[in-house]
Amino acid sequence: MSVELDRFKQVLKNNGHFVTKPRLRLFGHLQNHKVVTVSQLISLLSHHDQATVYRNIKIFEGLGIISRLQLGWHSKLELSDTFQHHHHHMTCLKCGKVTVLNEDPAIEKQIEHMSARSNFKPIHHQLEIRGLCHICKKT
Amino acid sequence: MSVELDRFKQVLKNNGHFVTKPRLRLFGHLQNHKVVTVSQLISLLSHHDQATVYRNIKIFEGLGIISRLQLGWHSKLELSDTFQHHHHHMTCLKCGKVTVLNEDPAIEKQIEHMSARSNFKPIHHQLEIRGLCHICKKT
DNA sequence: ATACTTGCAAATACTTTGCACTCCG
DNA sequence: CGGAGTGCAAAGTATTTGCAAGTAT
Repeated sequence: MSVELDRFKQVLKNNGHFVTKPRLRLFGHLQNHKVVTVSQLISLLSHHDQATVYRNIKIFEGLGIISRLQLGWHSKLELSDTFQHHHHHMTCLKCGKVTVLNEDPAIEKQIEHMSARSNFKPIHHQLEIRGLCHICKKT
Repeated sequence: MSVELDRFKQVLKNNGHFVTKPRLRLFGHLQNHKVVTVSQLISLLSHHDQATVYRNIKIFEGLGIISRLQLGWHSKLELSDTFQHHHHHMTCLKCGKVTVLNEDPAIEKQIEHMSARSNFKPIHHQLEIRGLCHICKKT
């Protein structure tokens, strides 16, 4: 059993939530898909009710298990930094593909600086770069 | 008449759109409010039909006049970099306030680097830092 | 046992569409 | 004038809620 799965169950329990089948499946799909829309999740979990999916998404957001991003035109969900390595995104404006960028220590440091300068305590952050991917930029 | 307003009208005309009252008002509210939700715009423009507001938001997004951000829990709209100085955002997780960060040349440079490294042509980007604002971090 | 969850159905809220009329250029 | 835009009403989607039955601890 993966470390993340254990941690996931722990977070639920520690906050008075039960570990249930729909929640385990939801978590599993989030692990597989990197970024997903709500409606993708609803169809992936089609043998459960959509109300259940919505309710659990909300709980997961509240517990900081997932974060909601605006990538391209739609809002999407992904596991938060606690459950996968911190990273940023690039969205191609032509083909719509979302690419994951590996962490860049220099940027992370800059973000710390900026926050400190504004007297703000940063907890997490997200960066999206929109542009043309290596394929689309050629055409 | 502001430079931005002129440019706004120009963008509409150049793309075969008319300059109409609802569009001017919409643009005006965007200038006043920095970031707004769709429903705020609908109530600000309540003497126009909401269908009109939605249609124009869509057109503005298509023309790159506004961008849609995920700040905190809801998606919000703001004028794009063409119509106001480029900047980033900090959202306070406690009080929900959104603060605008002034541009930081070092970060902008880093973003260029990151994109180049991934063979990606960056067009624009957005960064949101979530944490505690200078007031909430004290309590 | 009991408090939390689910599934279902109904209610809300949000967004899009069709069409006749109006307005911008 | 002619095409683009608006308002209105209705249709679609998306999301939330109430409640009885089911399930995790």
